[in-house]
Amino acid sequence: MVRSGQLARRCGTSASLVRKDLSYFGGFGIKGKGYRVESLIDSIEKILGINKPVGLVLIGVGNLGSAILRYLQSVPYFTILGAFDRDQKKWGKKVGRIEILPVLSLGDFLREHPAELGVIAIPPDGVQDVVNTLSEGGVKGVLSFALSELEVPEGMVLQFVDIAAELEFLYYKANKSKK
Amino acid sequence: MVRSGQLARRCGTSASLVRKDLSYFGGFGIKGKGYRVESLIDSIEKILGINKPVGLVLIGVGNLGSAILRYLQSVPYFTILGAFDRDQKKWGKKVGRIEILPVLSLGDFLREHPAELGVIAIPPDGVQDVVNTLSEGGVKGVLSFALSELEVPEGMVLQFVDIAAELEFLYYKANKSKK
DNA sequence: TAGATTGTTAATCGATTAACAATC
DNA sequence: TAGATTGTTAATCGATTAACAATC
Repeated sequence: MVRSGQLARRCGTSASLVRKDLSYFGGFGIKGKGYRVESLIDSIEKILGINKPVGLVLIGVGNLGSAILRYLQSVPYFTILGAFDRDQKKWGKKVGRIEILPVLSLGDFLREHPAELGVIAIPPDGVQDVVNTLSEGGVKGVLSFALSELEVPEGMVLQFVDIAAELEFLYYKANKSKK
Repeated sequence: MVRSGQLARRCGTSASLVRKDLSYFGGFGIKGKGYRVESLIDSIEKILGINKPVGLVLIGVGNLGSAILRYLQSVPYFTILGAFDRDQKKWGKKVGRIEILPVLSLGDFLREHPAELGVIAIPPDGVQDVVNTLSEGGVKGVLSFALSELEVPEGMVLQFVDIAAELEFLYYKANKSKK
């Protein structure tokens, strides 16, 4: 059992808001008691849609890509369908149990293995092509570590991870709270 | 020259809000014209505090740490003061122009080279110790890729990068917009 | 039953937008 | 001067909080 106040503390928000937000999706709690942890996890997984494994492909197996590839293999609700790189020397090698494939085979691969999400960890210049290929292959969401400016295909949700921006904002906050 | 509407499109917000937010910090624009790009960049850098180089240390030079280390060396307003790992085999090696040092020397190092920010890219178990050492060394902001639960020292701002959570939320958004 | 905590309503607060006077 | 766009005010909208009836 967990109470809304505990969840709030952990998430840096208020008990009211935790209850409000959860109740938006349904009454998951038990009055007078709180929320059963197991069933709450199940409910949230269902809300997010990750109650069944989500298939994903990763493009770019450099240092960053390898790290992500390894990490995601340890997350149960993600299934890595394939990893791709343009460097011939990497083809056939494995990171964990995932074999690296030529990036040029990505389009064909997606026809065989439909993926829900794509993760992009390549240098900025090739990103638009990869995004287009992913979109044509039916991928609906892409997380990119490359910060190139992009034409986002219709029906695709694209999100960036911008480490420099995170650090800039962190620095701003650290100095603000100092005063 | 750039107009508030252009900035808004790029940032996914409204022209009104761009003007409002900028004017909160000062009148950076020219009525009837827009914002001078160069001077706007300068102003924003000053707001964030990154107009002078920000010194940082990185702890954990695995795949992820190496990628970040390389990347941050290319960002002009960050200066990497040191990179640390607990693996003896890495000590003395370089990533770009940065030499890897023993993580046990971090405390001493910070006394010699005060750093503003820390980046943590190690496995979750050692994080609390590193955070404490950073805090004692005067580091005010930490960006962690390790998702361990932490006691955050007084006066420190801590921020996580949670790739699994990014992907979960991306998946939720991708499916929501499908409907 | 008494105590506790949810789900939800109404009240508050803050953030966004619309609109326009100021002015380049 | 005419046209354009900022900076800012007032109006709107949405998000958060406070409070409490419902109920385990």
